[in-house]
Amino acid sequence: MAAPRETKRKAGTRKKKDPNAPKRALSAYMFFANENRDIVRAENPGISFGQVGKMLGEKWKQLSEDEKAPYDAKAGADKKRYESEKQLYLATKA
DNA sequence: CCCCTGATTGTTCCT
DNA sequence: AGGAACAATCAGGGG
Repeated sequence: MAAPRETKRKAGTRKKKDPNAPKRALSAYMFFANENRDIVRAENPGISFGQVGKMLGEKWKQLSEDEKAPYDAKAGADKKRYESEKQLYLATKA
């Protein structure tokens, strides 16, 4: 129960932003969504974000580890991207 | 020593 | 321009 998944987590305690704030890396879902947005919507022409957004999440988890592997793999690659800025951010800020 | 929480990322859709 | 569901992700600070 560490993180209540209410969607849009933004309780109250706001952390202090950093000077260079290395924003963070994308998530496997981001890469997956990149490929699904055109696919899902292509199969459901005319459906609004409410339908696509929700359905995307269900499909995302329904995927197999190997299916999401490429997305997760990209997540790891993007993480490295963020890692470099993070390291620089720490180097410059320190 | 150990834990948590917040912040962030990107998509789509609409007003 | 931003918000909201959908999911993952990480880092740092505090007791």
